[in-house]
Amino acid sequence: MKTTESRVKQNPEAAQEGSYQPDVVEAKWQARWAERHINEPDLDRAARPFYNLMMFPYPSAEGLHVGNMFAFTGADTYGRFKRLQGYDVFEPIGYDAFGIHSENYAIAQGINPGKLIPRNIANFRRQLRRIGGMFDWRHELSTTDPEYYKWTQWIFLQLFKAGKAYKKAAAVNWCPKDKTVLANEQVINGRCERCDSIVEQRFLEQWFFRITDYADRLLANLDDKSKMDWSESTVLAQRNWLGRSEGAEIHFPAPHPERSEETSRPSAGNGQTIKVFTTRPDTIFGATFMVLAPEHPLVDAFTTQEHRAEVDAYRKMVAAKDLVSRKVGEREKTGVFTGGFAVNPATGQPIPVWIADYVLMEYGTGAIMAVPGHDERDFEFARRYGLPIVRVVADTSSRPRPEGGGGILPADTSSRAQREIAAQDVPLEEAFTDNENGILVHSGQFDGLAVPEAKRAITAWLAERGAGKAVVNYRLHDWTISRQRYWGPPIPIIYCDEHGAVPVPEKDLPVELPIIEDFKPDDTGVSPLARHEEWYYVPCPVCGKRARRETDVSDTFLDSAWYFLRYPSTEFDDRPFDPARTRKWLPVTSYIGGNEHAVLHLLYSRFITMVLHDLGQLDFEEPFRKFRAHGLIVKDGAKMSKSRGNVVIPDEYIARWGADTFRMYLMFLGPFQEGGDFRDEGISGPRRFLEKVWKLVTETATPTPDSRLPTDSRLVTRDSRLATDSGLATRDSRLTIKYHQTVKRVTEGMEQLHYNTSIAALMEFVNALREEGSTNRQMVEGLILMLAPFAPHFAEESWERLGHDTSIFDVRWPKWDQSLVVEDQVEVVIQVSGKTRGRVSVPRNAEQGAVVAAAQEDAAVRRFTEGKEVRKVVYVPNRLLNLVVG
RNA sequence: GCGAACGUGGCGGAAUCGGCAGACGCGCAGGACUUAGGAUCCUGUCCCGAAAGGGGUGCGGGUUCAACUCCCGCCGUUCGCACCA
Repeated sequence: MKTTESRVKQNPEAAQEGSYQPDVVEAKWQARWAERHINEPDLDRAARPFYNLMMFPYPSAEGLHVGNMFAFTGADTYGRFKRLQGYDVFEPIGYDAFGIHSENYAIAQGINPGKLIPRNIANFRRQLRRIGGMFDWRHELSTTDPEYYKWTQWIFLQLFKAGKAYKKAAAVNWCPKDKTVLANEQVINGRCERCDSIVEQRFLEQWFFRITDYADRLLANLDDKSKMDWSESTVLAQRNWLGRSEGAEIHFPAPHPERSEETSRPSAGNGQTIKVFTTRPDTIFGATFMVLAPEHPLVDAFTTQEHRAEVDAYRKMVAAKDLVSRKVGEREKTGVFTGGFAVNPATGQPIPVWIADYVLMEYGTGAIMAVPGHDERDFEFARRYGLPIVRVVADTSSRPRPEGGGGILPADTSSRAQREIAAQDVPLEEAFTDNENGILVHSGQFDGLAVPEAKRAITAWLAERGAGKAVVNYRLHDWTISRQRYWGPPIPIIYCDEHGAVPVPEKDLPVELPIIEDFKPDDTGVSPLARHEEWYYVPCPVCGKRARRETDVSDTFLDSAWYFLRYPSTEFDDRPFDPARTRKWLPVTSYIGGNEHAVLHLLYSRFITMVLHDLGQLDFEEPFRKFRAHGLIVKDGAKMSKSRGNVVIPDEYIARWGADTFRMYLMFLGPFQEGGDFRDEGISGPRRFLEKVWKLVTETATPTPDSRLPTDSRLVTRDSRLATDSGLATRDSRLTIKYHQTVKRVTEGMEQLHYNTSIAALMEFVNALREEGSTNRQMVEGLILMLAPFAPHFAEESWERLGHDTSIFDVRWPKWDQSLVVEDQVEVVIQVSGKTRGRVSVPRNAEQGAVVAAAQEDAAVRRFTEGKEVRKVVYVPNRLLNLVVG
């Protein structure tokens, strides 16, 4: 073999008989896996299907980075472990290749992304093979393939037909210099990431999915362990994102014109009613003004003639701010008075209506009742503009002020509420926002009620009078899927002057994205696709007259919200997912991915799955039975970044150390779910370990007079009786116990993704074998099996050298015998008054008396107990004895 | 600001139904083999101390026979969310 020769010449060491040459071994087994279809389960007939999914990568020009390698190796290790446990593991891979990153890179290169992506994918594929992933390459997919996005468009149509897709105007980030729409991630501190100009907002018609219709189910399922076994932190992130809050919608009508004090002027409001959402209906008596979001549709109705100019100027100013800086930028609250009033339904008093940008159109109703006494933001605003601040909740969490001073009420007040007022009815220095401890004051008939009761009572009272109702509000809002961009699947809609928005007939899918040269966005705010008339103008599917295509493409998150449904069915071109295949393989058995996708990607995938379930397309509503987030890799204690120059290029390490060593190092450097610190020096550890095992295998494969070969090793391992084989159980008890302990520790570590401790256990076992000079075949074979998920090529080669002719992945994972995990003699720690003074070796489960007697034999122990009375004895069998002396 | 996770040798990290702190690995030190060693093997390696012993898991308290682990209060790091009414 040519590679072997050149390798030998370069490296004299390799010429030594039987030395470990990772590159040769790895190339051999990668070729053999492909030839023998080792990683391709029978998707139709698999007896124990296990769908092992990992988040597919975005194929960047730089190639897979260490973080990807870490994630994929961890997921692959789990899949290989499950395979060894006898599951039919399906481990597919694909590419999330649409989106702004690819598009921007293509713009920078001046080459259409459609031409660049295949190159990147080819590079990714090479890297994924090189690292030794157990991928089923028959089912590889790319979201940019028309055969794939045809079905992405199909999903859009299903939602459209089900009334779950709709169009409305919404704000987008707009760079006035580049004259283009920017994605949120392209806006840095309110500025365009490329030209640094201040970003503005523009309103464009966009497509939305009604994910809010599913908010309650998306939330409820999070608690359903039968459907979802997810890491707690991910569940929490989803829960926070959904942001359920209970409260009330309350109506504040414009004052009746006849009753308006100054009838000469038209009363602003025009009979309109402002609806607000609040979680604190109990504080309504303290609502002294109202605030509308500047974009609120009722602003014009409430604005009077003399405030018109000021209001318009303010709204213009806000529109010029981009979405990001409005939220995170200067927090100073500004606003203007509209001149209009609305009636507080509790007090019957008209209160002024303001507009301010601290009220957001996208949350609640886009309008609030401002209660400055009990909300920090309203308090700040009221202070700034001199609006009245009223206390309507008295603080009962702390004692009243000792002097009881400052009260303005008569001294003969008797109720508790009034006593509280007497103590506290002084100007508030800050908002009192305690949600639980407090009783109502200055609130008419509700005075004296505790806050939680008052919430219910006031909501009910308002509802009775038609002025409000209890509602549940979610922070989640509908999913904007429109992107005014080129590199994505065109949204399959045609606009006809007569028939409006018409869905593209399913038989006409895909609506192919044309390969065009000028794909840069322009100042129209419309996708570049609009410039291509031959594509843009199409006959209306209903009447055949000239109509126009939708030019927005869909969000990349839509591509990735269903890819796991496609994998098992990639060979079917007449359906997105085959029912039988889907029934067999889904929901996904195990999903591993990054925390950065803990919210959006997972939520959108759940949503799409739920909609398809409701449409009768799927018989499950949660797509991922088990989800675990992996950790982050840092380099020498710092986050990797180009600017720091500490980015690890995996290819270099793999070339130098081999894929198996690199895999083992990644899995060893920290708990998989927490990540770890990548240090170059550390890699030599796993490499030295593999070298040691290599020697052990070589010695075992070449029997010396000392090593005992079982009559038929294959029979023993294949029927998985390895662990309890009599030869193994009786011979060399110290090692046998160590072996069973190792199997237990490794197996349990694998299941919990504590790969670092599993590897440590394997290292300990190898050290023990070497200390004993043992080449016990069954133990060595068990060791190689347990090593296989981490170092698959190495394990295959070792397995072959041990005389086997099948793939090691068709053998079963070793089992441990619980009776052989525990030793007959145990060491018990002897403490005197809690301090360790000695240890004794006693039979397992020894009686307390026997241990005490043994302890008294110990000179060090005696020195501390001599002449003292033992007041108390604490005995933990097999662990510890504590003699407490007086 | 809110939420979550975390804080252990020179370094990565073990050990949390409370029970020998520092497994395993890196690094370092000494030794063996060697023409040589950035290979390999052996020994040692939390701190103070010659030893006996003492101290030690971010800091300060508490519960307990016993605390890295539980409780209270701080400090710090990281990651999410960020005017959510």
